Amino acid sequence: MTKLEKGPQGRRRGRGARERILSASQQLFRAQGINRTGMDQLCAVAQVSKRTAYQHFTGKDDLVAEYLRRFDPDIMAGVFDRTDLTPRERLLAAFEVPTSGPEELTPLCPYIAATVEIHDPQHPASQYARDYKLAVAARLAETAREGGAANPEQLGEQLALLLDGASARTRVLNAESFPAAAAIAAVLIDNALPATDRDRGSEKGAVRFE
Amino acid sequence: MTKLEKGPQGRRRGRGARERILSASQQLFRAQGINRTGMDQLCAVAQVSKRTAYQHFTGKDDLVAEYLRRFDPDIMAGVFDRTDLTPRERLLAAFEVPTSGPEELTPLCPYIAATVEIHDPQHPASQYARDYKLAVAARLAETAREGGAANPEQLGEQLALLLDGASARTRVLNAESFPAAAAIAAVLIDNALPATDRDRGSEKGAVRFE
DNA sequence: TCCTTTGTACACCGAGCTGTGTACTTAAAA
DNA sequence: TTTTAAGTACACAGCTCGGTGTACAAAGGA
Repeated sequence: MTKLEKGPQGRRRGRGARERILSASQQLFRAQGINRTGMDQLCAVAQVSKRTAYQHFTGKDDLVAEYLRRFDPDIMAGVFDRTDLTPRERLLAAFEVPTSGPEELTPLCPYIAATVEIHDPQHPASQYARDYKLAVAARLAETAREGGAANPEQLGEQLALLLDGASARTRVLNAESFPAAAAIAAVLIDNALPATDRDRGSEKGAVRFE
Repeated sequence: MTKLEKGPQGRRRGRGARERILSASQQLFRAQGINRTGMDQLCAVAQVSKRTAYQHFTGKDDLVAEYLRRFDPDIMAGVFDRTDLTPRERLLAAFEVPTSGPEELTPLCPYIAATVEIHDPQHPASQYARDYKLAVAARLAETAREGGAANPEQLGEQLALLLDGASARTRVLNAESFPAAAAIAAVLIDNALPATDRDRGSEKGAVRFE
């Protein structure tokens, strides 16, 4: 009991250090931004010693890159995987607010945020951001093709642009912009998809989903 | 000539210190971002002593706010002032790339950049950003009304969203997105404006795009 | 000419940042 | 039980940043 009093005082949190670090990153980078989140604070929230953090990641840049990579695997899963919806409905579902809270705003897309904060197009984070954006557009195009769109790539790119616009504008205006984007999306989709799929038609189509 | 050798060495640049500072801000904040531009570098570029800078602005925050205020007066002048164009053409002109260089990308809207970098919605810069965005939407709505749009406010907000989307996406993808946004805008405008104004229509004024 | 305003040179402070070195402890696999 | 991988506490180096204090110099109107 010599100098042991301070040794295991904040007792061991076990092995999941890396997970805790990444989870704290997600929380803090979103809430405060990347540049305004210091490694000290991050380690405190993750309940991890600074030394441990730098054993798992070569530096903050590395951590940021990993933080972004985390979003990749589930590119808008829960939207594109919903086989119960028609392609048209799936495309529109991408604009539905995550329904987090009643008055809570949709947070700015972390890839846009990272690109602006990092500011270096060569940084891995910026690379991931491009890859992700292209992947989303491709997913949308794929669904558009499934729905029989005349030019699925164009529709995918257009819808992706709407998503980014809604994301950025929600942040700047501090007011939800996704409903407005969804309205535009509906127009574009109805213009691009054949009428047979336009099941939502007021009265003339009226096929409903088969 | 005792200690005078260093006195007037970098000789006086005259009275326009404030202008030089703001002009250097514009250059550096756009090129490097706000957070990555230190006051030392800024003063060096402006050819102004640090002391002088802090006599004109109470702090960096103040400077950032003034930097953004500079854009206000001419809210997209040169677009809305073009009386030679029909309202429809003016709305579309807002999407024309500033034609800076042949291969140069449209820079990210400084208000979006500042909002993301500053991250504090209470910061004057964020306030200005909101004000500016609302002003642009209002201008667009005004022109839409002039063109006889059924719901000018809605069209203005929609076009503003497209502009923001193109701006953000151009930055993230590192590829020009304004033409794609312009294509969407054309659809929305043609849907909203009465056929009489749809002078550009290829034939019969269909709502086609492409 | 004088005098006020504006700008200058430069050292310096304190805070916060990323990242490291060292000596130690613990959990769990072997 | 022994060994090893993972985690810890903490001080500290080194840097950049925003911002200030001081003493001085020049421009320009009166």
